[in-house]
Amino acid sequence: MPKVGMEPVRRQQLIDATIASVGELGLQGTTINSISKKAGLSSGIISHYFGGKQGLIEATVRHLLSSLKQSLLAQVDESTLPEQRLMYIIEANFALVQQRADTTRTWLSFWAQSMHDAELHRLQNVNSKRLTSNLAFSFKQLLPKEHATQAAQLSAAMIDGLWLRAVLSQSNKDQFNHSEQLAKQYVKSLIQQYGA
Amino acid sequence: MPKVGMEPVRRQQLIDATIASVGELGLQGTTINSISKKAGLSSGIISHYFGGKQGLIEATVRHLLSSLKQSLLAQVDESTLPEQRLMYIIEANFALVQQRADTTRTWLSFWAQSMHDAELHRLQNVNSKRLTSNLAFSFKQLLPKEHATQAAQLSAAMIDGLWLRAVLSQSNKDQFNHSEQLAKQYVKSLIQQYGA
DNA sequence: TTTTATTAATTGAACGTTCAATATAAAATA
DNA sequence: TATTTTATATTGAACGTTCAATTAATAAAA
Repeated sequence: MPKVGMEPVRRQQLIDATIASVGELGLQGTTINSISKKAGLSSGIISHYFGGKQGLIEATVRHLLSSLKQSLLAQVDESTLPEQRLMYIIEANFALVQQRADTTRTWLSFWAQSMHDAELHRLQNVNSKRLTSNLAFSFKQLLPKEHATQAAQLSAAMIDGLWLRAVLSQSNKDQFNHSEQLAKQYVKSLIQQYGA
Repeated sequence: MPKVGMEPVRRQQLIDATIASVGELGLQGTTINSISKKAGLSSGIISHYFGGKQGLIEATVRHLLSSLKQSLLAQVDESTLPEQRLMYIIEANFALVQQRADTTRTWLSFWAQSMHDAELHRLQNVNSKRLTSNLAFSFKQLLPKEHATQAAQLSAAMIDGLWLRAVLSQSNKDQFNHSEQLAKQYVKSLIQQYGA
């Protein structure tokens, strides 16, 4: 038989190829062929490992969400100070971009599609609420409780808004870093303004 | 069947049907059939008036951008005070939503697609920069110049971020109004903080 | 009658899925 | 060790569907 234990390798290859294809061609322009060609594999393999195109799309979103979660967990532990933890949260949300240029476009495509796909919408909600609650957890250690929740909401919106504008204007790495700095400044100003 | 002078009527019918279809089915799920069916017309009429599907898509985006522009111009004149003008800008950006529920989803679909379509990207950039410069114009009358530009950038991001989060979480009208209030509060707090 | 508006039928390309055939590493055998 | 068998990873052509675009036909207005 062929080399055994290829499944995890192929799955990762196909997920990477999906990110690349959606980043380059959009979700509209991404086909079974565009993905399998980028992966250097045949088109049939997608149905074999993911049941079909839709299964691969969803697996790719889960992979991106998991990457985002891990990149925060890698930086933070129980001893991390609240303000430092807030900075790490912002860094994690801008980090995926710096690693790969096509990831941001892919992310945005999935967001838009989540309006018309129940499973994608579910995954998007998990991610959105995780950002807010991660922020709220640290703000509560710095601000009076009545301000902490709203600070988390506003910070989440500011992060998403800065991120979105950077993606849409097809910013380079420097402009992305600038947006990251603005987000950090904003969180610091909230702490100064309402800090206990 | 034909009556004379139908062109403007048909164009508007088809643009409305496009907003409805993209709002309901997404850009992926929208076909010339889904549009023409909603409009109660045949599919061939799309090529007749817009050259093809892509032409209709672009005309629809232009119509949305023009609506946004007009809804601000309708409220503002030279005598409008700077702070009041800032509030009107925010209201205009949230207003399209309140008129029609499907408009917001449609807008988001077009944003995502603009990453992979040159003309859509150009239109998106026009809109994005108009928001920033509209905000900057009023901030410059209220804040020292060095703070005004940054306040405009931050406010634009906050508006887009709050708007995006409201759309993605499939918020109702009340939640949208709440986001609008948060955006207004934020702009007011910028004025208090850096105001001359 | 000529022109304009519209439709309905048709076309060919592109799509996702399926599946019989193939290739090949591992296991069994001798 | 060399050979055969077995099991599974992978392919890619074929299929049915769906799409955007085109076409020819039709009906009303001028």
